[in-house]
Amino acid sequence: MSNKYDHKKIESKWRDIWEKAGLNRTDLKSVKPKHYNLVMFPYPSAEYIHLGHIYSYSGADVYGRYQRLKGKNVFEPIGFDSFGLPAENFAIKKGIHPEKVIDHAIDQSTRQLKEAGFMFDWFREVITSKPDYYKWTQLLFLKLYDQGLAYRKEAPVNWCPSCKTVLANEQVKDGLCDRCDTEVVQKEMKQWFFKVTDYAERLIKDLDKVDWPESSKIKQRNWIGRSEGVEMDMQITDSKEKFSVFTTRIDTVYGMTYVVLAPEHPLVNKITTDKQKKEVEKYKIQAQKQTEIERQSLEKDKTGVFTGSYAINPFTGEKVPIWIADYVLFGYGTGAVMAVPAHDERDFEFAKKYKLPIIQSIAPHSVDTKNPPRKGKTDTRRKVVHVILENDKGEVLTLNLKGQEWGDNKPKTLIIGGIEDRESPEEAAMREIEEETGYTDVQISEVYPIEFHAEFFAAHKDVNRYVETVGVFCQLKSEKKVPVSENEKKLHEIIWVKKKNLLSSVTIPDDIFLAKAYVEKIGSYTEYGVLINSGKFTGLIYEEAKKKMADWLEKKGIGSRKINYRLHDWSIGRQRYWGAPIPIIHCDKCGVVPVPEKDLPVKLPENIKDFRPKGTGKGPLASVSEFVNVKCPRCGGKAERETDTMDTFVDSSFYFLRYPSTGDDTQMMEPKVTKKWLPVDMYVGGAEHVTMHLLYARFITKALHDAKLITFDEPFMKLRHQGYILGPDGKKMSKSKGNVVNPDGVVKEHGADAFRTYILFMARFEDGGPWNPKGLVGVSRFLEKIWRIGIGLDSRLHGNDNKGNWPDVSSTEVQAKLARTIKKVGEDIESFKFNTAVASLMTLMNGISVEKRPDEDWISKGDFEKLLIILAPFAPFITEELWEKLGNKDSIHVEKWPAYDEKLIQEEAVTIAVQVNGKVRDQLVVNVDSAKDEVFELAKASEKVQKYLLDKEVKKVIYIEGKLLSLVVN
RNA sequence: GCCCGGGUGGCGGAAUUGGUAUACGCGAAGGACUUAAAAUCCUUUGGUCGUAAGACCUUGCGGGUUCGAGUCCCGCCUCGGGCACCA
Repeated sequence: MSNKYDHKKIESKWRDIWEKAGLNRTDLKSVKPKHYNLVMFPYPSAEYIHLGHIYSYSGADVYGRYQRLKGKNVFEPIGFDSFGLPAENFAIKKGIHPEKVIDHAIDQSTRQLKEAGFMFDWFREVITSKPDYYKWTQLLFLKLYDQGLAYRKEAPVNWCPSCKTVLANEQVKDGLCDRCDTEVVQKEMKQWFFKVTDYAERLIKDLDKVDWPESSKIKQRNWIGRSEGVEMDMQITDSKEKFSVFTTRIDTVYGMTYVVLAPEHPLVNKITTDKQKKEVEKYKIQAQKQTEIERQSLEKDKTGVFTGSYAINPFTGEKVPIWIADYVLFGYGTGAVMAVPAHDERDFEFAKKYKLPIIQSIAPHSVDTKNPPRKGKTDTRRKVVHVILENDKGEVLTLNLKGQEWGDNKPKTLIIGGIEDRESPEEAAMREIEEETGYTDVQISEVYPIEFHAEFFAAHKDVNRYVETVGVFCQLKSEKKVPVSENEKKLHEIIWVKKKNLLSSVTIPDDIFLAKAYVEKIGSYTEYGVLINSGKFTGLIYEEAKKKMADWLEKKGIGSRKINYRLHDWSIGRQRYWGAPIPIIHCDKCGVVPVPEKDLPVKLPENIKDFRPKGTGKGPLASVSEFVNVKCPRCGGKAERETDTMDTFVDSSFYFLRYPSTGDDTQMMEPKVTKKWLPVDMYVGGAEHVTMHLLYARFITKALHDAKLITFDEPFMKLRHQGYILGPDGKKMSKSKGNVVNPDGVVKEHGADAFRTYILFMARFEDGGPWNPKGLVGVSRFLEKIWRIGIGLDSRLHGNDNKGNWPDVSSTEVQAKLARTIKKVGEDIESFKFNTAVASLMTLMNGISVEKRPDEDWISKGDFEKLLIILAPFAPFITEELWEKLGNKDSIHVEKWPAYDEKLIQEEAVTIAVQVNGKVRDQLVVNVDSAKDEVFELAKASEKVQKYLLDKEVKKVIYIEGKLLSLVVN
C-alpha cells in the first residue's frame, strides 16, 4: 500500500478483516462487565439508510466503542423493523410483494451500515417480519391476553379512509392520517386493545428510576396526563337518574351554574324533555358526523343545547340546567362536567354565548410579602370597591390624589371607596362615583364584579388588615353631574386615561389587578385563591377547601377522590396484510380462543392474490379462506381466525429483549442471558419516539415483568436523543422537496471515517441542523495530517532527526497536551459532546507541530499511539491502519483507553486577567498558588493597571485563583 | 392557548455553570513553494473610530442583581419541537 491516504482501500480492507475475525461479535457469556449499547433499529423503507441514521448511529457507535476501550464487554446489536404501512404502501404502489420490497431494502441498508463502520453485531440481527421473530410477537400477545391486558371492545376508532385502516391515536396528527394526510373519521368497530392505562401510574412514577433527558420525561408525563380530582354524583330533579361529574376543581363548586354532558353520554336520551327532543337529536347527529379535525378546531365556537332537565348541586341544593355540548369529551373522565364559568375559560365562553349565569366563588388572594400581617395585632376586615368607569371615547377615569406624595410619584388611582353595611358593591360604586366626581348617569357594565382579597399590616393604624375588594365596571352614559363637595375637590383631580395606557397609569396593586382584568379582557379567573360565596366553606384557602369538600362528599357517600389519565388504551389491531397476525381464533361455541403456544407462529399466508385493504373494515387476510377457516383448538369445531394484524409498535416494543436470545427458537428470552444483559444500558434515538415507541416499550417491559418473565421493569436505563439532520436548505429532508442527501455519495468521496467524524463535529449532537458538506474538508484535512504523521512522512511533525524517526519521549509540553486531551475526549464522549471532543483532538493535532515551536513540541511513537486510540471511536478505519503500520498486531479497537497522569494536567504558571471596575485592563502570568496580596502587588506594578488607579482608592480586591484579579475603585 | 428547547462573528459552532466571550472548523484576505494551477505550509480575520499606541461597542430586545452576566432574576420579541376543548 502506498503512502497516500486511500480511504477506499483502507476501509474495505478492514471491513473484511474485522468481519472474518468476528471483531464485533460479542461473546455474551464473557465474565467482563457488560454494556448493552442500543440504537433504534431502522425501518427498511425504499430510501434505505439516510443521514439521520448515520448521525444517530455515529454518536451511539462512538459511545459504544469508547465503552469497549474502557474495558466493557459491549453488545451493539442491529436489526430491521420491517412490518408496517410504508413497506406495504410502497409494495402496493409498485405491485411487488412487501416481502420482496423489504428484502431488497434490508440488503441495501445492511451494505450501507457496514460501510459506515458501525460495530454492530450482525450475528444477532432481528428482522421483525420474519416468522422466527413474529412468533414471539404473537407469544407476547398471548402473554398479555393471559394477564387480561389484551381485550376486544366495540370502540370509536380513528379510521383512515385512504389507508382503509384503523389508526392509533398516536398516528393521528391534527386530525390527519400520519402516513397519508387524509382526514381521519370516527368509526365504531370491534377492536383489540392493550390496557396501557392500567400502568399509567407506574409509567409516571418509574420515570424517576431512569437517566433520561428531563424534557423527554416531561413529555411522557404530559402524554399520560395524570390529574387528581373528585367524582361527584349529581341527582336529576324529578327523576331517579343520576350521573357523576369529574372535576379537579371541586373548590369552585359553588360557582357551578350548569352542567354539561357529552353528546354520546347514555343518559342524554333518558333525560331529554319532549320539548327539547328535536333539537337534542339534531345536535347529536351533527356531533357524530363531525370529523376529528372539525371537532378539534380552535376557531370553532362552543355549541350546545339544553336538554330540558335539571340536576342538583349537592353543595347548594340548588338546581342547575343540564346541557349537552361537544366540548365535553365522552372518552375522558365521566363524560360529564360541572360548568363553572367564573373559573373556567371554556365554560365562560359557553355561558356568555348562551346567557347562562356567572357566579364567582374563588377570589384571588395575596399576602403582602414586604408587609405581612403580624402576630399579636388586631385583625380587621374592610370591604372596598374599586371602580373602572369608562366613557364613550374609550377612556377610563383615574384620580390624581393631591397633596399625597407617595415617594416620588403622585398616586393615580381608580375610584375607591368603602362598602357600607347593607350596601351592594354596585350601590357603593354608584355612590362613590357621585361623591368623588359628580357623575350620575352611570350604568353598570355586563362584566360581572370581580372580587379579590389582600392581607397586610396597616402600620398607620397598627392593625392587620384583610381587605375584600370588589371591582365594578361601569359606563358613563352622559356628562350629567351634580356638584362635588369642596372637600372632595381638594383631595383629587379627575384625569381620563386612554384604555391602552391604563395599566401604566395606576400604581397600587389592586388597581393594577383590575386594570389587567379590564384591559386584557380576562373572562374567568382560573387560578387558585380563597373561597367566597361558598356557604360553610367560605374563607378557606383552596388547598384546605379541596380536602374538606372531598371529605364532605365521601362522608355523604355522593362522591370520591379519583385520578384520571389522558392516556387511552393502545389500539393494536390493523386491518392490513403486512403485520403479525393476531393469534386468536373465533369459535361459535367457545368464543374467543387463543392459539395454543405450540401452534405459533401463525404464519402470514404468502400466496395472497391481493394484499390490498378492502375497506370493508376487515383486513385482506379475511379473503384467504385457507387462513381463515380452522378448527377450534378447544372443541375441534368449525372456527375462524382473527384477520387483524398487529400494530408495528408491538413488534418494536420488545426487540431489544430478543436480541441476546436470537437463534434460540425454543423461547423468546433465554433467562440467564436476559438476566445478564438487560436492561439496556444506553439507548440512542430520536425524541419523536418518546410518546409512542418508548412508552410502549416501557409498558411491555412492565407487563412481562408482572408475568414473571423478566426481573426488571424498566427497559432503558439511559436514553439520549440526537437532533434532526435537515436538508442543505434547512428544511426537513424529503423526496418531494428534492433535498435528500444520500450517504453513499459522502462515503464514496470522503470515506466513512471523515463522514462519521464530521457529522458529529458539525453540530451539538442533540441539536442537529442542516447538512452542510462544506466543512467536511476540515475533517478530511485533519485525518490526512494524522495519516502523514503516522506514516512518518511528515518528520516536521514528529520532530527530532528530520529523518522520520520517532523520538523516545514526547516533549513535556506535548505530554501535558496529550493528558489534557485524553481527559477531555473521555469526558466529552460520556456526556455526548462529540463536537467538542473532535475539536480537542484537532487542538492536540495542532499542538504537536515541531515547526512552530521546535523547542517545545515533539511527540513519541507511544504517545502518538495513544492519540490514535482516543481517535479510534470516531475514525475506526484510519486509526486501525496506522496502528498496524506502527507494528501492532492486535486490533486498536480492543486496546485500553489510555491513562494519563493528573500531575501533567496541572499547570504551574497561569495567565490571569486583571480587571478594574469590571473591565479587563491587563494580563499577568502568575504561579498557580500565588497569594492574593502577591498578585495584587504585581497588578499595582503594571503600567496598564496603574493608569486606572491614579488618584483613586482601591476599595475592594477580589482574587479568583488561576482566573482573575478584580479591583474596585471609586 | 399551554409545556419543553433555542437565539453568540460572513457560516457551523465553543465557553469548566457567575470569572479574560468568539475555542475548533469552514469561508475570506495576504504571503511561501510552483513556469502555472491544485494540494500543502505560514500570517491575519467580531464591529466602529484612529496613521498609530489605543479607545469605545458587542452574546435577540428592554430593565435588574453583582466587583463582574452569554450564564442568574423580571418583562418582551423571535425561531424550532410537543400537546391541544383532558374538566
